[in-house]
Amino acid sequence: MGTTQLESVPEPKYWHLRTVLSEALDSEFSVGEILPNERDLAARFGVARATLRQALEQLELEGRLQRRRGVGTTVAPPRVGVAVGSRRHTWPGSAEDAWQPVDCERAAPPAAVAAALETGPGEAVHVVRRSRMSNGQRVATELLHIPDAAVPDLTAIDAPSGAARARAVLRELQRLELEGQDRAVELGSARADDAKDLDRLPGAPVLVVTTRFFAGGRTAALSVATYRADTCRLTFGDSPDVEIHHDPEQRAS
Amino acid sequence: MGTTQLESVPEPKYWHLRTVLSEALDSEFSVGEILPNERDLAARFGVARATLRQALEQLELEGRLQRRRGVGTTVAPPRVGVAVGSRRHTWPGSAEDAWQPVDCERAAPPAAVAAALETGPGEAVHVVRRSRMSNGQRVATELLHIPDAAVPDLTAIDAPSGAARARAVLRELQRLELEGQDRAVELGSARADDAKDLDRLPGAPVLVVTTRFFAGGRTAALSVATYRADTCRLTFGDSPDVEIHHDPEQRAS
DNA sequence: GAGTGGTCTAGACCACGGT
DNA sequence: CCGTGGTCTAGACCACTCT
Repeated sequence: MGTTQLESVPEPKYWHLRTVLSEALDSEFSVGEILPNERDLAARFGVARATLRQALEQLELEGRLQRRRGVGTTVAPPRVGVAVGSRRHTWPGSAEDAWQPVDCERAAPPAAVAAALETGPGEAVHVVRRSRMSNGQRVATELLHIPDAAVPDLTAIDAPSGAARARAVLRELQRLELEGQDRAVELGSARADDAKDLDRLPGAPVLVVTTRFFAGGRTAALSVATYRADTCRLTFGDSPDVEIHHDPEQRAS
Repeated sequence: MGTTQLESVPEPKYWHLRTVLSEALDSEFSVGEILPNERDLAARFGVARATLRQALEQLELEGRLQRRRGVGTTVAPPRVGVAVGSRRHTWPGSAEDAWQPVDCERAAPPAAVAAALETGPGEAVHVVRRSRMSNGQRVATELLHIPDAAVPDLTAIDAPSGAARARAVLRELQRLELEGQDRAVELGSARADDAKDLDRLPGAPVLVVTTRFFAGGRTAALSVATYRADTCRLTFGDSPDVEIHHDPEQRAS
């Protein structure tokens, strides 16, 4: 006997730091407050800056912190509840859709999308770009892929491009009877252009929501929506913005 | 004249590396194959090991790679489609629930959970722990919180703890009429014990699915499920395991 | 220009898995 | 035991924002 085992399970420094900082955020800081800069914090805790940054990255991933180059690190507000998919199946663009059309172009989708749409490889489809705001901040961008076969009357549309054409395409889509839809959520990292839209750096964690819309016995549209993972909590079902919790660590007991 | 601007938008090395490696994975490697070790790879690309690791971390986040200490880095299989929430509202444990009860104890939930359950702070509830397998691998762990008020007949149950008691509690729950449910998905990081369950390191990215079950005009149960973000794609709606795509970068065109 | 976070380096040592 | 990925250091420079 003798040595009362301290540190019998030595957790990594950055993980311990994360916990300490997390508790400090709960008790000593309020939303929007600016933290000391990384060099000061690292010195204060007696660790290298890289180690401190590992802890900050964790907290940012959990939506507790927000970091902006040239500005500083601030305490993030609780995640926004963003309603994804009502029970009722509706086409994009109908009723009070939270999305705003940005533009529309024709392009050949990547192989994976083409497969879901059952179009030939390299076959161009309509690609409607939309964005979604919440609390004055852009929280998601979407690419909506629609094969020609799904919207046959599109030749009559005059708007060559832009938001006007996007709206026209969506209008045509709504003439079809929606037979069902399908949804999947996974973790991804923001590509350069999505990152720019979302005011994040490339590689930022995002929640990718893929929705298939069925009509006429085929996939008539496929939506790939990219949500900021740091600021969004995706809600499904009846209540659009329920304040359940803001604790990615689930339980502390 | 003179300097034709190459690298006019110099992207970070690790991001470029990520792209290069990603393409190499597509064309030159097959699932399960072991990559060269980090020191070799770093040398091969002429970068520091830390920089190479940044690229590997990205790819792991996207579900393209799997890294295990003491073993090596392997090419990950496509993400598993995991069905979350059927259209029909059912209690946990009923019918062909994908979850397996592990044990059950009484504990005071964290404040956020207590608030959702409308229990007093510090008030103990039943906590059923369950786990979920897919393809022989544990993909999620769950804590199901049930306040006493929701299952009044529980005094008759003899099993003091363990999976038997967990099943008994679920059975009692199913006697109630389920009035509705509510679901949210957000990004989190695995706590130490969840990480262990999921065979990951603490801090590993997870998808946290919070489900509220309503009965008798109140929240009768609250489930907090933690899915491995690297290996899972959460599917909602009709088709449980649709192969939509495996490309977190969405489109390449 | 001053100050911030973001990238990158070249090393060291540790914890783990398989031999 | 060796080789692997995981952690950590102490520095440097870059890109950005604000004043």
